[in-house]
Amino acid sequence: MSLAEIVDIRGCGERRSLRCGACKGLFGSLSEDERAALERMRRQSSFASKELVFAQGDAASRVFSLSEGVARIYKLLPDGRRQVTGFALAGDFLGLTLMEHHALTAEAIEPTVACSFPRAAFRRLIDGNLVALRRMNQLVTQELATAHERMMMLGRYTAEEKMAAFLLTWRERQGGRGEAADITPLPMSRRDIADYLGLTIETVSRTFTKLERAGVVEIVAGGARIADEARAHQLATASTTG
Amino acid sequence: MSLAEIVDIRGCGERRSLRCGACKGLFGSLSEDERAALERMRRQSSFASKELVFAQGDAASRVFSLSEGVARIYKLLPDGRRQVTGFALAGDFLGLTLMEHHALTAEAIEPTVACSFPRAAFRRLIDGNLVALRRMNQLVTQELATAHERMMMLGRYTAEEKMAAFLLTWRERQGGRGEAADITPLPMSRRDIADYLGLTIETVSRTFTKLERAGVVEIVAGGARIADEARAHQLATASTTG
DNA sequence: CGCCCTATTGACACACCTCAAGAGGTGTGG
DNA sequence: CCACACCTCTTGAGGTGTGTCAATAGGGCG
Repeated sequence: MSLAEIVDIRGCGERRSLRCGACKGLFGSLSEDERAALERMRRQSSFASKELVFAQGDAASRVFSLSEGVARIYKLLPDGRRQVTGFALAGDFLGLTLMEHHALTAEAIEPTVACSFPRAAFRRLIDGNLVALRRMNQLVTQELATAHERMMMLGRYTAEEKMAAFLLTWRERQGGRGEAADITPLPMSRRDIADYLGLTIETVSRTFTKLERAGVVEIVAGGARIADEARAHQLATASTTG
Repeated sequence: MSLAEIVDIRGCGERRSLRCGACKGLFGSLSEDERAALERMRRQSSFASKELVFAQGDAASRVFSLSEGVARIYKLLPDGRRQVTGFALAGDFLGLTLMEHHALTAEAIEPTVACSFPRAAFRRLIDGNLVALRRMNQLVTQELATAHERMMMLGRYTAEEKMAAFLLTWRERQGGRGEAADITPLPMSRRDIADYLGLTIETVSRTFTKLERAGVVEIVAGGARIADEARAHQLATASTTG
């Protein structure tokens, strides 16, 4: 009982409504029995920075729900080329594949906490519940829409536009998680940003400098501040004016 | 009655099991009443080549199910830059958004036939049926996985790799729809391919020529043939060997 | 047959990449 | 607490894959 409480406090239980919004949204409609069953299967893990959550090719045995921290999600090519498909924050699900093996790698980029459930059982519970299934549908459909945005960025944006779009959408998702005033923390490395945007680290670095000189952003250690909202927005939407 | 039959033959009814696999998969589990209700709302449309099905920004009033033809799905930037997010074939759904307005444009690229249903009613029926909802979930999740592949292509593949990957995956999806022997029809224009791969028409054209000179493919009017399967596959997966 | 649209090809330009050097920050072990 | 090692980031110089601009060829349709 006391052990359960300790676990709860740091994971999906007690504080679920605060951190683990995804869990709550999905599990809210399950029966008492179902929730108890889930709770029994739930496991909590902590990941240090750079620690793998799961790797491309691994058997997809568990589904994860981030409750704290940030993870990078990426695909690798045989020769080492990398595409970061996204960054996961508290409240995001990881490993929701239909395949038996992961097509993506997930890796913590700062100290991260996640609950996990056996994928098969998780799937079975969701699949048996209309409300949960609708919610899941919403989540995946939403992700697909942002994937389309990403395609536009990757295929048709310039480096400057990519960086502006990245900074704005990242700030948006963080939603005031930033410590000081209006500084958006950037826990990911230049390489992560480069691999997210289809650029090289050098281009990312140079473009940061260029945007800073133009007064659009201000780069500080571990973060950035949007100095010129209008211009940043213009770049991010590839509006030709200006 | 006879009119209904005529409509059926060309649409989602009588021949549904042949062409409109998506409809069948989704609607198979609905009740008699529900299917009858759907049938009453069903409308069938034909689209000439280059005709719009719906446009980015339009109210998303109806959901479409292609039963014949091919459509390009794309996003536009204010200055005309375009990203083709995909090509839709018979059996594919179009306009499955959660938003009130389309974020994508859909346009026929050859004579195309589609059934459509009011989006709200369609959604309501799917959302009330576990089996249909699961199937829908599968479809969207599958699409999300291919979107991740596309990100890798757009961000990290060379022009040559992009073209090889495109040809192979397109041939795969067509699945022997080709007329002659092993020739894969390419109903889309060079511009469509370019905007799909994040290239220009000139680069697409030059890369086709390059691949042809290298003996990898053979370009014929309106189509292509993979001449060197192994090499094409190698390029498409960005395997370094060779 | 002639118009128009699409595809190909060439010459050149440039955005971004590659290679390389150096600065700055951080953690660790003595 | 310092000093070294290591890692990330920045900046520079130069190269290249792909874009741009332009001319020509090919194909379909009225």
